This record gives sequence, C-alpha cells and structure tokens, in this order.
Amino acid sequence: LGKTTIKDVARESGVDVSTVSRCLNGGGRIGPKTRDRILAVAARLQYRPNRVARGLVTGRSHSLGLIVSDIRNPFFAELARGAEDAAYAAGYDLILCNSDLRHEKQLGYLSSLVEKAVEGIVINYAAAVDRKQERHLASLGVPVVLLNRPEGLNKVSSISVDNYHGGFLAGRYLAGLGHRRFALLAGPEDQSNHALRASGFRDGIAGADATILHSDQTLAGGYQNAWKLLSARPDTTAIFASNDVMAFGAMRALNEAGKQIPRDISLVGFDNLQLSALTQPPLTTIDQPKYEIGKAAVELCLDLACAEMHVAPVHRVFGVELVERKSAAPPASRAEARR
Amino acid sequence: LGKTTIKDVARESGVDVSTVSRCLNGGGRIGPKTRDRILAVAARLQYRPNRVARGLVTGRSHSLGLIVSDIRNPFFAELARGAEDAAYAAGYDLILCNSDLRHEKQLGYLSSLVEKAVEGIVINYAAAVDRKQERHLASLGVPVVLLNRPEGLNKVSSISVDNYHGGFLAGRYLAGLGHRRFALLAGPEDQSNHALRASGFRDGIAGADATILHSDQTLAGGYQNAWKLLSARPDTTAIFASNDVMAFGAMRALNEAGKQIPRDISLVGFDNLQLSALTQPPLTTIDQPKYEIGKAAVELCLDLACAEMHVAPVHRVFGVELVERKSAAPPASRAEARR
DNA sequence: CTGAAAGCGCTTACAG
DNA sequence: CTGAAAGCGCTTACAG
Repeated sequence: LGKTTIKDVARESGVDVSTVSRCLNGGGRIGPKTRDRILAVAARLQYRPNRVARGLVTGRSHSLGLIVSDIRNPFFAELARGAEDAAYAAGYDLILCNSDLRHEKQLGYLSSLVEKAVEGIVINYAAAVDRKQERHLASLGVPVVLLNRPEGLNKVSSISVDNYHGGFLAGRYLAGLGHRRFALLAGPEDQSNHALRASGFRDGIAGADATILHSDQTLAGGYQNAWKLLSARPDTTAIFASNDVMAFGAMRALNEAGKQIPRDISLVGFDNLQLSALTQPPLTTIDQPKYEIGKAAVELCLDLACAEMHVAPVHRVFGVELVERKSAAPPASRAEARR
Repeated sequence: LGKTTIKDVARESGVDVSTVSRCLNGGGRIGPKTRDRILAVAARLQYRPNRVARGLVTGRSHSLGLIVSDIRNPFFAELARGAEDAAYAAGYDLILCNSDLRHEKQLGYLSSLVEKAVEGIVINYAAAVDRKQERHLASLGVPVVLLNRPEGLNKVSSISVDNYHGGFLAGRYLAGLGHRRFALLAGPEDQSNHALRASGFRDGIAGADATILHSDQTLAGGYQNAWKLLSARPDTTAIFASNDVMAFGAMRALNEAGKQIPRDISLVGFDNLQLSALTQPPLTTIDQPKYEIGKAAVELCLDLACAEMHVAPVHRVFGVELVERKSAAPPASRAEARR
C-alpha cells in the first residue's frame, strides 16, 4: 500500500517528474492540456505531496517547536493556543513539548527539535539563562525565542511580561490594604519569571516581613506550601502566589484548614486565568496577555527565521495589570479597628 | 552558516559517509580507531543528524498529530499531556492542532499532517462520523484514532469513555434529588460525545421535562445558554452541562443573575477538571480519565502504525463515575416540604 | 571492516 | 513548454 508519489503521477501522465512538480507548484509555464492531464491523474491517484521530501530540498520544514513546562497549566494552554494560531496562519506546524522544567528533558527536546529541522523554537526556559546556556541556545542554528527575559544577555530574543512590575503591584496592593506579615508562594527557585515577580513583590511591600516558599509551579506545589505556611507562620495575613495555579492550590489548603479568604487571610495570584474569576472567592490577580504572548513569540520566531542570521536579538515586554476581585481585603486587625 | 552534515564528518575523518552513518547508528562492525576518529570529528563539528532526511529513507517520521477542538479547554490540555507523554516515551513528536470543531479547518489539518508524513493521528472529530467520513479517514494512509466513538462504523479505531452512562448517572442523580424540570447545556449539536451524554441524561431523568440548548463547548457557550435559559425557562431547577467548562460558564451567569447554586438551582458537569473542585460551589460532575485517554490514544496509534495495515480497528471505552460535591441539592420545593 | 552505488520523494537550475 | 541531471542528507544492501 505504498502511497502514490510524484513518480506515479509522472508515469501515468506520460511526463517527467520535474514537469509534474512544476505543474503542482505553479512554477513555470505548463501547456494547458499537459496541466489538465497531470491534475486529473493526480486527483485520480489521490496524490499527496510528501512535504518532508520537499522540505529536504527547499531547506524549510515549516514546523516550529514549543517547549513549555506543562500544557496542563492553563497559562500555557492559552499561550500555546496563541502560538498555534500564529503558526497556522503562517502555514507552520507546532510541535508541543512538556519539559516539566527539568533541565535534561528540555535539553533532549531542544536537540530533537533541531534534528527535526524545525525553523524556530519558542521555549519557557527551565532556569535562569546564564551565559553558557545562552551560548548553547544561540548555537542551535535555529532562532530561539525565550518566554522569559534573559537578564543581561544579548544573543537570544525574548517575549515576556513585566514580571517585576506585576509582583510590585501585588505587593503594594496588599501592603496598601494594611497587611504586614506576608508569604510568598514563589514557584521554582531558579525560574527567572518567578524570581522577578518575587523581587517586585518584596519591593512592593517595602521591606516588610515575608516568608518565601519555593515549589513546583503547580496546584500541588501551592497546596503543599500553603499547609507548610499555616504551621510555620500562622500569623501570616496575606499571600502572594506567583501564579494562579499555585494560588488555587493554596485556596484548597486554606479551605481545608478552615481559613476563610479573605477574612482570615488574603490571597493574590498572577496570570488571570479564565477560571480565576470563578473560584471561591474570585481571585484577585495580575493579568498578563497569555494568548498574545504565544502569538507574538511565534511571529517573532518566524521573522527571525526569515531574517538573515545574526540580526540583533529583539526583546518585547508586555504590560501587566492588577485585577481586583474578592480574595484580598484588609487584615482582620485593621478591619476590627475600623468598627 | 550551513549546518554540518554527514558529508562534513566523512570528509574530516577521511572515510565514506556510509561508514559514518553506520558508526553513528550502531549498525555493523566498525574498527575501533575508525570509530573513535569519527566520533571525535562529529563531536568537534557539533554534528547533528538530520532526522527528516533519515525519515525520508527509513519511511518513519517519528511524529504524530493530535487534533483537538481547543487546547484551552483543560480537558484537552490534560488529554494532550497524556498523549505527549506517551509519544515522548516512544521517541515521537506530537504536532498540536486546534480545529475549533470546524470541519474545513479539521480537513486542512488532516491533509497537512499526512503530507508531513506523520505516522498516526489522534483526533477529536468535529462531528458525528458517518460512513463517508469514515471512508475518508480510513483512506488517509496513516492510522487514525478517534477520541469519540464512531457509532456503527468499523474501519477506524477509537478511544472513548462511556458518555451515555455518564449522562445517565448525571440525570439519575438529579432526578433522585427530586428535580423535575431540567435543562441540558448540550454543547455542539453534531458532536457525538455530547449527543451520547444528552441521550444518557434523558434516559436518566426518565422522560421528565428537559429544555435542551446547544452551543460551543466553551465557557462562553455555557454562559450564554444559561442566560437564555433563565429567561426562557425560569422554572428550571437543575442543569446538566455536558462538560465542565460550560458548567463554569453557567455558574458565572447564574451568579450574575443572583441565583445561588445549589439553593436556587442545581448544576452537574462532565469531565471533572482539576479546577472543578475549586469553584464556588465545588462542582458535582462526571469524572473521566483525561490523561489516560490521551495516553491510550497515542499508544494505540503507535500499535496500529507498527501492525500490518488493515488490522481490525480497536475500540476501547473507559469508565466514568459521578463525583459528588456541592453544586447539586434537592430543589427548593422539596427542601421546604421536608421541614 | 569499509567503500561505491542506488535510492527515499521531491525541486531546481540548465538545456533544448 | 518540457526533459535530463544533479542534489537535499541520509541509509542500506552489495561487494570486496
């Protein structure tokens, strides 16, 4: 059951394969009757061009890679959709990879993707990108766009949001509400997006006391750390989770512990997932344009792929904003004082 | 900046490309010093085999396609993760496609994927699969596994859940609570999974009155239909949404309309997403094994790809179960009667 | 153990 | 307008 190839079409139409190729690709003049014959045969034989063979000669695979930590995090699902839409619009396929933020797994995907001859890779890098890693990325031979801003580096492009400012907004908001004893559910220690949010947050609360707890950037991570926090620092009145999914985990733990949000403890997240408006209570959080990030990242990737090699890397930073809902309020002490 | 190819390695090591190939692929005996030389050169030149060229000759692309309606639906994100994990374990790449359940878009992806020579396709088909469509899928030349069960067809494989039974459980549960006036947020009219859930539900409520409303299987779809329902059938006391995301949309609408769940109206979903436990109130829903479905689907795909063509299609149906949380309760009338 | 040849399915100058 | 050739980067019998 061999698939029908260009050879079959050529044989059946009594012309050379090069003629078939030209005919099907619209390049070059073809006699009208020759064309009709070829087209008819191709249709009859249900000919489908093999794009990988084509790619081998044209040097273009028309595929892109996307490496995220875990597509189950709705943040990455939104982002992936933006990425796929942009790829689709440009006639590209998107290969989805889940790194779990594990370095070796990420490395494996990276080389697998270049061996598959993708024309670009967008990646949420598993760690802070240092000089050595940047060199590695730059040496891959395909454009890479980072989803986290590589601080102080200049070989590789990025699309990111103003993580620092988002963290700052969250901190200032909670401090403004009157909180003084904070906790920071900070995600993975070495992930730059989270690190920046943490640093913004600390500046936002202007040096007030903050317990910082690291974990996976998952619901389970937030859940476990919230429990830890409850026993280690029961006097905490406000939590900033550096993504919404961790905030969801914290909500669950707080709920199970019989704590009411925001009466007993305030909670602010980061991402503004669709579902964040539907939790109990609706989550106050920092909005970032997830879909647009994904879309912009593949568009940039494609630009870079077309551009001559060694154009200067470009960095684009999207804005963020605080979305106030119901999960944060003044601390009980102050609320009482008001009465 | 041409990438280094097997030719470069051959030239630099003073051997033929076929020797390099054999050396790198482990096939055939190679003189130890020849091997070392080749390996050293390959490393020095940072040689990376071009897998698409390799695939062209071996006839194996080591990639798979996954077509879902929208990865932003957490159901598909979970499923996709199961699929990607299985693909990764087998050394395959996964190409992600979002069809939005639109027929033409789906068709486009389908042919694009076979032209890319994927070795298998798992797809949540946009509509009920009729004979003609089944024939089309079977003629693609690569194994296809459907994520919805093709009723009464026998050319193509499927991994699905017992949708009918899930709908039935939901209906019987709500009817058992004492409800008599139901609404069904039924999703797309021609999607077989949803149709089966609806049919099970109707049997579960044993012919009681049920308003049925179709929409996209999205949060927005559920939201809009819940509003419609509120004005068209304000006497409804129980809603079954045939997926959780639509249930979330309904929750939002109900909330905005000042209706309390479950006091004023009961709600049951289908999927049991991670977030369904965190909504206000936590959602009673039908659990289905999302990750496992995705995993099983690609494993089946891979089996089918290895097996000789024209093995009989296989159908596997996972079980479902009702997860009771807080979004459904007896209707007000009965609750009052109890006092 | 190693090389030369043929070929995977296609495209692209180059002639004619 | 069309064909013959060379080649994309690799693999795989087949000789030797």
